[in-house]
Formats: sequence, C-alpha cells, structure tokens
Amino acid sequence: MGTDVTYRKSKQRERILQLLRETDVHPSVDWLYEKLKKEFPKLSLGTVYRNLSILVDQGLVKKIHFGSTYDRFDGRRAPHYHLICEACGKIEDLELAVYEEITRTAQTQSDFTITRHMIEFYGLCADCKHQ
Amino acid sequence: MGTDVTYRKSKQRERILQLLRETDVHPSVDWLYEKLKKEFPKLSLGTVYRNLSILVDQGLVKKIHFGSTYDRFDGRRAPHYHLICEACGKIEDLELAVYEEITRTAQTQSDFTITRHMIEFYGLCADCKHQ
DNA sequence: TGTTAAATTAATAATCGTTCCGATTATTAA
DNA sequence: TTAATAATCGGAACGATTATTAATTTAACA
Repeated sequence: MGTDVTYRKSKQRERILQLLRETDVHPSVDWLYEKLKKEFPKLSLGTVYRNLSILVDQGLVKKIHFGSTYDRFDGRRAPHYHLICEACGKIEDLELAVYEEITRTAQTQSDFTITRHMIEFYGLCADCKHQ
Repeated sequence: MGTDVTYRKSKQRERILQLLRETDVHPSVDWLYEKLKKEFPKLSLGTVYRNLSILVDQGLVKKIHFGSTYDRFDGRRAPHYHLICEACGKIEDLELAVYEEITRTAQTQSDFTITRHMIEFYGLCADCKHQ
C-alpha cells in the first residue's frame, strides 16, 4: 500500500464504505462479504480484504484491534497499560497509575456491566524515532 | 479448559511461567519456543501453546489483545471508545468524551512519541447479562 | 521403592483468518 | 477509441493457532 498510488473507484469499494457508514455493528470481513454477495454474486473474499485495507489506508475506516497479528503474553499480575510502537511492534509497559474511575464513569453511560478497561498508547519507540 | 481441572506440574510449564516473570518484552509464542528449545531440545510448539493457555486459565499470565480473533471495522470517523462483551463478542460504541489529556499524561512517563490512545471496556452486554 | 492410572508430551494434521498470485475485466486520461 | 493500469475473481499459499494421536512421564499410593 504505497503512498503515491492513485485509486480508481470501484462499485465494490463504494458499497463496502457505504455499509460501514450505515451500520453500527462493527462488521467483520465475513459479515460484509455475506451482505455484498447478494449484490455481487461473484464477489471474492480477497476483494473485501483488499478494499478494506485501501479504505483504512485512506483514513475512511478504522480497523479495531489494530496491532500485532499474533498473541503476546504478559506475566505481570497487576493491571497496567501498554505502549505499542507502530513501526516495530514493540510492546512496553507504561508506568502510570491505573485510572480506576474510568471504568465507573463508563458504566454510567452504558447498559453493559463493565468490569475492566484497557488502554493502549500508540506511537514510535525511541529506537524507531531515530530511523 | 474446564474450571475444575487439576493440573500436574510440568518442567516446561514452570519454565514458561518463570521466563514470563523474568522478562518485560511481552514474549510471543515463538520467542518462548526459541528460548526453551535450548533447554528442551525436543520441545514442540504445541506444548508452548497448550501451557500458555493453561497459565492464562490459571490467571498467572495475561494474553494481550484478548478479544476476537478476527478483525472488525469501523466506519465512524471521530475517535471514540469501545465496549466489548466478553460473552458474545459484540462491540458497541461508548458515548463518552475522549480523554485527550491521557495521551499527554502518558507522554510524560515515556520516551515513546505517543500520538494516540485507545480504550476498550470489557464486561457483559445487556443481553448476555440475563443469560 | 515399584506399580499404575492419569496427565503431559512430541509430532503432525487440521483449521482459521488473511494475503498473494495470474488471468481477466473495468476505469480513467489522452 | 485506445492505451495504460488499477481492480476484480478464484484459488493457492501462508502464518498463527488448535486439535488429534500415540508414546512418555509423573504423582500418588501400596
């Protein structure tokens, strides 16, 4: 996904964006694929993936749970927050007191029973900052 | 992974936990596998996976990026937080003003260049609450 | 200590979500 | 209309993870 690529419009991509704008269910790839197969019977799964990544690239859509594609494990027991380098994927612990009250504040705005929260901070680590 | 299973101890699992306690790099499965292969030349990748899931089950280790195994997409442009139901995986938007100052506070505690943060709240949605 | 049943292991096959590929089709600018 | 090339389709390939299997190791107790 280079920076200087020009995108042509495509019916499929337009509809993917439209669907994402219309709904609030935070669709998965399969959800979009199943919906769109009715309009585009020959639609391929790869097309959905490719267009989603173009839309994310264009800043029109956000990918939730962006981060590394594989699991990481943490032997630290106390709750704490994470710093994630967007260049190299490094994960560090952040020495910052956990905001317990955020969970309670969120609770007042929702009918979920909220038990915990997680914060991830994104940016560039010291190494990647200097190329 | 039932709740009433008794686990026997195993050298491999003990070392995995020990490694996770000693390090702060938030190891991936492969990192652990490569380290431990020196001590247990016949170690299999499946053993690392199985023991990690036992340790997570016992609450001794945390899996980072716990949540859905596939990506979700969001067509909403303004930054906002998410509520995630731990029972059914539903993701909802939370109507809560974004705490811009959290990013700045975190910045004072780190040598990362922090550009943004994300908060996810975990709990049970209204439907799952009532079974 | 020695026996034995049960848990753990290694190896490998299967699965899942995602990305990549070659051939074809569609869009755009000239 | 034409030439250039981006986007499509369908399927193969891929990496991370999970499940299956038979063989090995271990805890517990006689």
